[in-house]
Amino acid sequence: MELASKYNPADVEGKWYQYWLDNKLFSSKPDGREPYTVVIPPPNVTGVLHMGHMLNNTIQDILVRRARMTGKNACWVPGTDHASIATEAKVVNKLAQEGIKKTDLTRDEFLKHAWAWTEEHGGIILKQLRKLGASCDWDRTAFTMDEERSRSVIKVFVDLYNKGLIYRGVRMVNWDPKALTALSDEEVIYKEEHSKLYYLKYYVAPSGGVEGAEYAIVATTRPETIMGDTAMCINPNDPKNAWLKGKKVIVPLVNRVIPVIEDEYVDIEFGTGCLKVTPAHDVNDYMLGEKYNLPSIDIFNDNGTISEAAGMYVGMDRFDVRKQIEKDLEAAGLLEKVEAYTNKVGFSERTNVPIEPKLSMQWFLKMEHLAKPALEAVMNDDIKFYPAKYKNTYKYWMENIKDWCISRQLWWGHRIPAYFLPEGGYVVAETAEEALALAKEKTGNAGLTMADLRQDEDCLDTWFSSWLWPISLFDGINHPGNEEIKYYYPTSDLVTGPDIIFFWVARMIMAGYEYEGKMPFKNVYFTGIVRDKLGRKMSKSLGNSPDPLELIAQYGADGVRMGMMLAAPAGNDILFDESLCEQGRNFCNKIWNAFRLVKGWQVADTEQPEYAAIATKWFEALLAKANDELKDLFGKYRLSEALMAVYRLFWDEFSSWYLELVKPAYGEPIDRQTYERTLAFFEELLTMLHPFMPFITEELWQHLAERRPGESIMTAQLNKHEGTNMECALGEISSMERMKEVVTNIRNIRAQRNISPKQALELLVMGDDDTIVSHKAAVMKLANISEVGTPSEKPENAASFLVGTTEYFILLLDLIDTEEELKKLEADLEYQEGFLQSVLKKLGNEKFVNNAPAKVVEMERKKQADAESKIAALKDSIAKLK
RNA sequence: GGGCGUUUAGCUCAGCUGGUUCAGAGCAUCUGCCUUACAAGCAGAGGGUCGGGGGUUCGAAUCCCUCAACGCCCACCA
Repeated sequence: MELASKYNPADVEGKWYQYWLDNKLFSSKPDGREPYTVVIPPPNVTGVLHMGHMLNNTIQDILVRRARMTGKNACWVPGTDHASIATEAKVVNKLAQEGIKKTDLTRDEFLKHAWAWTEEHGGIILKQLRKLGASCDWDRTAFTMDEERSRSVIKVFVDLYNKGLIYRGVRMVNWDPKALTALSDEEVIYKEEHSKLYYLKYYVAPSGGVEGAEYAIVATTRPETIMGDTAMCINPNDPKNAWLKGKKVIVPLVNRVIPVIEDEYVDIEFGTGCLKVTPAHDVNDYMLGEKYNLPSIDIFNDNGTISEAAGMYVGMDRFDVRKQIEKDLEAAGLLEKVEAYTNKVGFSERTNVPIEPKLSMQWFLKMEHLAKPALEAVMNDDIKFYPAKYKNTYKYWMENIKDWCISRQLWWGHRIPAYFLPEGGYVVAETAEEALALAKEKTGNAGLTMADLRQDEDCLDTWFSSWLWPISLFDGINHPGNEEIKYYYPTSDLVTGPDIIFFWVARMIMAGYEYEGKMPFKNVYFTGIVRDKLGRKMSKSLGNSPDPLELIAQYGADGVRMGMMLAAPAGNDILFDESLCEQGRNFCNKIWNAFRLVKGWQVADTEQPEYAAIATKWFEALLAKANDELKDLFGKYRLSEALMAVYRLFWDEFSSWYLELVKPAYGEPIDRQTYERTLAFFEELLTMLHPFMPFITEELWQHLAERRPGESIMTAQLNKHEGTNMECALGEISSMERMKEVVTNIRNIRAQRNISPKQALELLVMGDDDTIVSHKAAVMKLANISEVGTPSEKPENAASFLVGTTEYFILLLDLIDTEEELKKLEADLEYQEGFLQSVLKKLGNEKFVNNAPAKVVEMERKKQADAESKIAALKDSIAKLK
């Protein structure tokens, strides 16, 4: 077989993915094995793959693939989210481009368009995940609005309603004037804005604002809301405004007379200490309105324009009014001054327009009851967070949880199963038929028909479906206790971003305890945000977000996966740079070429050379150690460190040391024993790498030996090294480390003196380290040493170095530069003497000797002895040279 | 305004309960090599006193205090 000197991912990735699919290797069914379950954080159904998905899904795939290789029945369930508000916005935009207004359509017509859009664009993102190598059980692909999931959502709504946890009422909610819907608190993002603080004159009634009359000044950031003012509020403890007590004032421009009320809520220090109260348009003002029974004037239409109720500026946009009213106030002499001011403004997470606090009728879910077990589970580590710092964030939110506004004035989503009765009131039921039955019962009117009932127009918050995801994917709501839910639930690991800890993670935990009585997952791995190398968030507008598919085309999926993982410690943001993919691609090449080397060898039934025996024994030990390390790192979800460990194992240890050691001379065959050990090592390295780099490892695993059809590295099991004596193994590794040090020193001598690696040298050893004896063959091969001697006296004309306390000499004869050697030795001597001084100082300190543990003192004594013997050796060598 | 986190080589990060696996890794850099597995490579080398200051201790990157910078989350000061 001829192999190119470069690995070409395009040749193998598609082939093996299809092979995995054809052989149903991703598929999982309940069986006797221990389950390992992951549910995908469902991407928006019409979404397109971005770097965040790449990171998130690479991590999931690594965990899932590793689980498969450790004997578990791994099941990764994919799916998409209908993303109510985001998708509806996309459909509305698309229709607008075709000249169709949403308001001109009926609900059914609109939904037809939405479904058509979903069919057309839906699931693209899941196809893209296949390019990445994601080993999802595609047969299980779900959608939050498919039949099973929809039934689950409705069932849960009805259940919570019947439990008295869902209620309907008029409340101050966050209103999105663009999407025309209420939002939950979590969907509002507060941003700092440079705005203005307007100081408005409120004349005391009945003066009417004539020259010389008294007035109060109110500072506000929202002068356009004065049409909704129904009171002015001062702090009763504020002496400077005490004169206003009991008075009435006149709203500027509007000329409405409003009372001055007193409440300690008002901050005396802010502005003038006078607050205008607009109960319909501010959460706090709303509270004041309730408390003092103030009228409420809603001056805004749903889309943020001024309503009839305002009586002026009707139909104008809220921000245009702000500009206009500033001019009008100014002209009327009612504007005292304007100051620059920085405040926080809430924006809609989806449409990015400033939200408007608005009184409206909505559905709410009481959270207190649900939060209690969910908080406990995380605080006592039944559910573990990685990194654990997010426990704090979670705790604070859970302890201050507010009721969840679950209704949205949207069509794309699960319609609220509440049915209004002709004579008022409503019933809640899973189906229209059941609703009718309930209605008849409730009203006592047996003549009611379906046509008499009117279903609530609103649909549910998207998260009201996704919070059931780990349960609904296994149909645990519709068929409690079914075989699948019993086997796969609770799931094992959840991999997601900290930005949806409240939206999704917390709520899934609540739903899990409420509906399964158990946690939904055992571990939560929070990924970081993918940023560019300058630390900026990736965004379309900055154009700094690479297209994942192009990256895959350029570097191969394995290269990209590795690039991402190298930079992705749990919970830290990752600063992504394409050069990381390059590193990944280079690594693929390294693996590829190591394979070319091994596969190119001729095998002969000859005796195993000593150097090869040393190498195989050592590498066996190293694999056992690496296996332990990986287990430990995976247990802590330190995936980038785990990858780095395998990377170095393969590149440095296997390629640079092991293969160089066992490699036969050019044109010579390799002995069978070494060859077979080497293939076994290679295979084991591939299994260790496979979770990170699925494609190249499959390709080479298949080439490494005759495989039967359907066999795959995916289901190969990791070597557990159960029979290994780790103590012996570590001893083996450490003597090899000393051997490497000897070789490196010799190579260094060659490099400094420009001695060709081809020129064989003679090595002399003086000391008691027996490494050189046991590893002689290895040193001779790697450092091109012709002979190893053990002289009784130090040689002349030699370059020397120390490893431990053993001295090594390379005979240089005429190549020696005495001056250079002396310099080197003297520098070494100086260092050793300084080191000895510091050790002696420590040992001379009575407090240290008395207080430090015996082991530590002993260690210092050993250091002293070593340093002394090194110094003696160095002095001796220097004398010889002189 | 609260809370959390970060600050260690040019860059990205490891260093858990204080003491030779404590100053590390990868990348980048420099030097020499196209040595028939790999120049997307090989061999070798240099580089930080651990954000500043103070303290505890025989001993601190590691514990405490303080200051500073940066980041994140939460909060109804208009």
